[in-house]
Amino acid sequence: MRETDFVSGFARGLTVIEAFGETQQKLTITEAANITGLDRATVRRSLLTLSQLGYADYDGKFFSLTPKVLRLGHAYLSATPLPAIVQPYLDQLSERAGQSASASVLDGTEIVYIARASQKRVMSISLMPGSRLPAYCASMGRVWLAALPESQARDVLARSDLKANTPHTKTDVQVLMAEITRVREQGYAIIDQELEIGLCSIAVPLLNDRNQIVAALNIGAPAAHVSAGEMLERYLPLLKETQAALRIVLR
Amino acid sequence: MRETDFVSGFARGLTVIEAFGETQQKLTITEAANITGLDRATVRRSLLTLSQLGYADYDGKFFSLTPKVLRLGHAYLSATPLPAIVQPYLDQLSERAGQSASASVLDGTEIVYIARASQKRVMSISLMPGSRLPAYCASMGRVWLAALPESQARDVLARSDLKANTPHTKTDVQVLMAEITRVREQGYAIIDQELEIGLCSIAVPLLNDRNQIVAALNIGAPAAHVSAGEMLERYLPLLKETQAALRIVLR
DNA sequence: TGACATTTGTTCGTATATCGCACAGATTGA
DNA sequence: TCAATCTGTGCGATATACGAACAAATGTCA
Repeated sequence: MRETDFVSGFARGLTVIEAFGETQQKLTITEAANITGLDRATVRRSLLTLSQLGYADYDGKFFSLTPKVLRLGHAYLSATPLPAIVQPYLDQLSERAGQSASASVLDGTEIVYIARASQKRVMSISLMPGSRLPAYCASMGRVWLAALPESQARDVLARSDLKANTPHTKTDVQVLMAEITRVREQGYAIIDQELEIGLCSIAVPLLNDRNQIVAALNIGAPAAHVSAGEMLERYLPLLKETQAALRIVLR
Repeated sequence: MRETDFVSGFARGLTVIEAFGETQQKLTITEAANITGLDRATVRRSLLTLSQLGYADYDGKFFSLTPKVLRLGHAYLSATPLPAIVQPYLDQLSERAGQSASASVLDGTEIVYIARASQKRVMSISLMPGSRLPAYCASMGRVWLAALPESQARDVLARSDLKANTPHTKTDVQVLMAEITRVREQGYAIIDQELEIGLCSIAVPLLNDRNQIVAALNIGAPAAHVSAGEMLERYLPLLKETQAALRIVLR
């Protein structure tokens, strides 16, 4: 690919959009310039462009994104059949288990929720399609890492910020790699309060008819109601059933 | 604003992203050029830029979006406090009603889901944050239109493609404006199978402490289980309660 | 309050990057 | 095999980014 096959103005604009996610709702030109590392004049042009297209509002001082930017993410969700295919299975799974069920894909060091059926609130943060969690400490993340070649899994861990969210969080690369190997062998991953105190989850990979992983599927439950051991007994059969049903449907 | 304050390369790139939503998962350069109306060379540069940044995959023939584009929509969802604030209330509402509950904002002629708590599947299509429905035939859309000045509501209807999704769909502007006036007076909107056969829904506006509308809130239910009249009795009190609780919290 | 310092937003000139067109090579399908 | 369609490239005209300078707003301190 030649150098002129890259539209830097476009790339800069996308960087500006993402600058909003990391901090507050409203950004001034200078704030956006600091976050993105771009020149103030350049950021100003991008923001005014967003504003003129209706992706942002501008009150003369602050810029804020409008719901129209959801069209961009929606372009992915509606263009990719996966979320629409998986959603009804998640709804059924969630209802049978009486707990939240979700599906996610891997993007860099993070898993991204592509569909979700929620029962009562269990986590402190709100998850929805597009939400992200670090792969190393999420059950669906472990499943994805187990599906990668070992060197790539190690690479993801190396690029991750391995911090202990709770006293239970595994942060040592050796320990994590051993855990990932176990997940690969047993075909599921269980997380016991590594992400948040009080939250357990169990995940399996979603495979297509060629045994390639296309997503991860999980059930999350409050640790107060269900121990990690009970998760396995109660929910693994349901997850396996859903996994088998979807394997036939996918591609 | 001067003409040079507009980055057309950025605007063109955003158009290219949205081109994916309207059709299939994969687009060739020529297809994307036809959908967007842009020059092939321009579209090609945009797509290669997306690919280089990790927002798209390219197999030499087809481009497809990656989950990374969800970061863009997520920039809005996480930058705007509204979805996170509303979500727990939706969860509770959905659980008490035993039906799906959602919140949305208006974007042009469409409502955009910003948060949702789903119970069992009732609609044929899958709704999630970022999903869109035409305002004129959705309960939350009617609530938003009722909150606008009459001239603006009429303008939205004029720009809408008023088609009859079902035999019950209201498509006449006079009839719709009369309905919108009624919604404004009674403070809620009921849709009886105008969007899809078998689906009823009831919506109320979410107001902040200055009585400005910030979102619409609804409960959807299968018509087979709940008649339109029962919707009112059963769910309006719940919606009103949630509305009142959120009025204090918002802004 | 007033004077000064600092930060922020905007404009300008110029070097550079991008656009759209036209053409050539590659691929597809009849 | 040929025609039709698609993809990639070179080029001149045009648009954009950068850095600096300026103007306006904001903050600070006596």
